[in-house]
Amino acid sequence: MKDILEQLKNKGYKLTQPREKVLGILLHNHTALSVQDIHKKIDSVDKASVYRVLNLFEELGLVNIENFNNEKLYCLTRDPHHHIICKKCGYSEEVPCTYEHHDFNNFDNVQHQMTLTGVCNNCNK
Amino acid sequence: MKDILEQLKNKGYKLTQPREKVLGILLHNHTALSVQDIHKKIDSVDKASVYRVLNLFEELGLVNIENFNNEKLYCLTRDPHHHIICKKCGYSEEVPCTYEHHDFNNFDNVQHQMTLTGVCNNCNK
DNA sequence: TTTACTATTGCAAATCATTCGCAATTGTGA
DNA sequence: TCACAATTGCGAATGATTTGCAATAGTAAA
Repeated sequence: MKDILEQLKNKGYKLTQPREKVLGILLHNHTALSVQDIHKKIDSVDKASVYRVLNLFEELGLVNIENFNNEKLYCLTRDPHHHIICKKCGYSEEVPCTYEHHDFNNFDNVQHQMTLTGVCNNCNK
Repeated sequence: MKDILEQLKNKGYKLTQPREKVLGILLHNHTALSVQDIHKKIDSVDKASVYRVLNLFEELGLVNIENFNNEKLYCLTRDPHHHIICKKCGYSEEVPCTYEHHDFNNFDNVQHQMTLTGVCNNCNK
C-alpha cells in the first residue's frame, strides 16, 4: 500500500481519498473486479471518479485488465496472472501467466490481455 | 462458406440473408472486426441483427472475440490466432496462437480470449 | 407450387458501461 | 495559514449492446 502511494506521490499525483480507497479495495481482493463491484464497496466515491482512478492506474501500469461480459475487470499487477471465470455464475480463480511474448517486427511496447472462461464444476452438475 | 452454412442448417438454424452476409464479411477479412465495422459493410442489415448473428456465431463457437477500446472484435475461428493491435492507430496483424491450455481442476470447457496491444513502427516515429 | 408455421428480422426504445464539462473541493508546497 | 492547480462530484452525453414487438421470410409438409 505505502509503496504504491509513494510511487504515485513521486510522480506528482496527489494522494486523494478516491485513489487510496480504490487501491485499498484492489489490495484486499484477489479476484478481478469491475468498476461496479468497486463502486459498491465505496459509495462515498463517485463512480466517475472510480473510472478516473482506474484509468490512471492503468496508464501507470498498476493494474491488469480483463474483459468479461462487456465490462472491464481490474486487478493489481502483482505476479503476472490471469483469471478463469465461470460463464454461468461468475466464480473465478487466479491463473498464473505462462504466456511468453514473441518479438514483433512491427510493434513495440507489447502487452497482452487474456481472459479464460469455462464452466465451473458446480454449474456443471 | 458452404461448410458453415451446412453446419447452421443441420443444427436447425435458418439460412437467412443477415447470417449469410455477416459470414461472408468474416470470411473475406483476416482482421478482427467490430460490429460497427461489419455493419458499415452491409447497411442492408440492421445493426441489431448483426449483433444477434454474431452472438449466435459466438454460441456456436464459430467466432473468436477480442476486446479493444471497449468494443468486441470478431473473427472466424480458423486456425487459432489472435491479433496485435496498435494502441494509437488501430493497425493490426494476425498472431498465431501459441497458448497451451492447462488442465483446471474446477473448470470444464475452457476457452481463452487474448488481445495483444502495442505501438506500431509508424506511430513510434 | 402453395400454405402454414415459427424463427428471424427491422425498428425504435431501453439499458448499461464509460466519458465529459464544469463548478466546487481538496491536497500540497510555500 | 494561503493560494493554486489537480481532482472530485454531479449530471448530462455518448456509444455499445440488448430487448419488445409487429412484420417478414425461411422451411417443411401438403
